[in-house]
Amino acid sequence: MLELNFIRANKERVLQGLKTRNFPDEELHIIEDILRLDDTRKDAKTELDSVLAERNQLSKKIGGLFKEGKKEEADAMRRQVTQLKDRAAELEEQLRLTREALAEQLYKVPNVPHESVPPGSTDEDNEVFKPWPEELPEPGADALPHWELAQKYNIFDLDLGTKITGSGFPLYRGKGARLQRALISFFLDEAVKAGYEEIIPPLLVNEDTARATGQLPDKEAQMYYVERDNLYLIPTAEVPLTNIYRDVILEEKDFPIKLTGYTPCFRREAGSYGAHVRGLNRVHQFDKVEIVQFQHPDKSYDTLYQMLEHVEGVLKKLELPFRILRLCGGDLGFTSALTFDFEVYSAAQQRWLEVSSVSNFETYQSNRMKLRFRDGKSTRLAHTLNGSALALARIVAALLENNQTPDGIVIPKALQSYTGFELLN
RNA sequence: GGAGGAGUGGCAGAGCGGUUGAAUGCACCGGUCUUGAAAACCGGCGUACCGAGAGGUACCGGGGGUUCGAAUCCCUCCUCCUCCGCCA
Repeated sequence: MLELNFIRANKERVLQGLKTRNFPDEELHIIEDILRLDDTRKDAKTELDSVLAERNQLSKKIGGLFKEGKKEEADAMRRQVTQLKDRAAELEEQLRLTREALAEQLYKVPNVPHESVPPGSTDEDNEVFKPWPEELPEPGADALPHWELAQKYNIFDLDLGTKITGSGFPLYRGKGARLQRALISFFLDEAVKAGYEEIIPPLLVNEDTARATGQLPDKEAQMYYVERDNLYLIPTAEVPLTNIYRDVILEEKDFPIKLTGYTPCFRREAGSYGAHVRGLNRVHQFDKVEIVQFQHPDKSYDTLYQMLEHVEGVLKKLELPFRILRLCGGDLGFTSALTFDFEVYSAAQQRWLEVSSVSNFETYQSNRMKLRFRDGKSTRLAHTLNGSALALARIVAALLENNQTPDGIVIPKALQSYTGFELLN
């Protein structure tokens, strides 16, 4: 969430940011509401503190009087303190309610978009930041979509997944399973080469963790929930990886911290069904290698562009046609200040498939997480960034479709040492 | 899952219900001394909130309670350790 001091000092910028996001005009008063609640909070806190200070003083005196044996004076003072206690309880309750209301409102305010975020309302307004290559590959006349290729080569099976679990849980087999494992290893190796520390995190997380990265309460419906143990299946490795640094105070010399992790990701994604979610285009369980960085506020945008370059490099090694989009205000994630999406072109479907999303959250996540660093005598919130490098299922879809030949699927050179075969047939 | 023990500052480790935000040691930072270093000595050394400041308030695993007053007493939850059971 946004920092109160930031809102107070940059009210116009925050309002402008909300407009960029197409936040409804009639709800813009939320900013004023928040500042007013904060004033109320401060007043209550000030008064409560003075009441408590008085109580503490009297209590000390009472202690002294008892030692001196002045019991009557002490008793009189005790009655006085009892009154103060009632007042303190009232103020505490008021403070608690104000804080709750404040937090509730604050949760409704999205991050302030970076100045480079283009205006717009839907994904059609996203800016093509970088096309690559200039020319799109022409699909062969008889090009098959990946779900048909899957049947042809017996590499994954959605019906079996449905039998075992339910729709949207693919089962990979044979060379398909091997391809999956190869991609994971390849992505992890690339990230480690780029200086990221490899992490294997837990796949279930508790409530505090889900709240810190903003899955709760914003995206509760997106997560699978294990009620008996009050745990959530992670929708992305971002959740456990980022939470490693929850409630941590770093030193400036610790920056940048670079983590990577492979995990399965679980998403309920209740909603749309149809042709564009066929096959691996959208599933409830998929594999992903995530990269996460924690950085000094002055350097986080350099870091963001480095992360873009990393993802770009990996896609080029896979020889997949892709483009980078700068998300417009309307498409930008709630917690992000600036996001670039990577889309690979799926020749047979003649569609772009999103395979990565790289974002700078600035202090939005770190404020919830209390991730700080020492800045002179005080502390400051660090910046958090993350990106997919990369999400498997759609990469597989594009790879199968783009590389199909009459003899089989051609495996990109960079991947061959991982798959152990050059042709999937 | 059952029985017992424990959770205090970066670490170690004190703490009769009252002047303890918390002894002491180590680590760390600054200084004196030294050609330099070590040693020794002196000083500093948690976080958050309120306050222009002085200063105040809160926090001793989390939450609740008793009390004029709780790190210290009670309840509850969590975590860790030991033993038993089960187990990849």
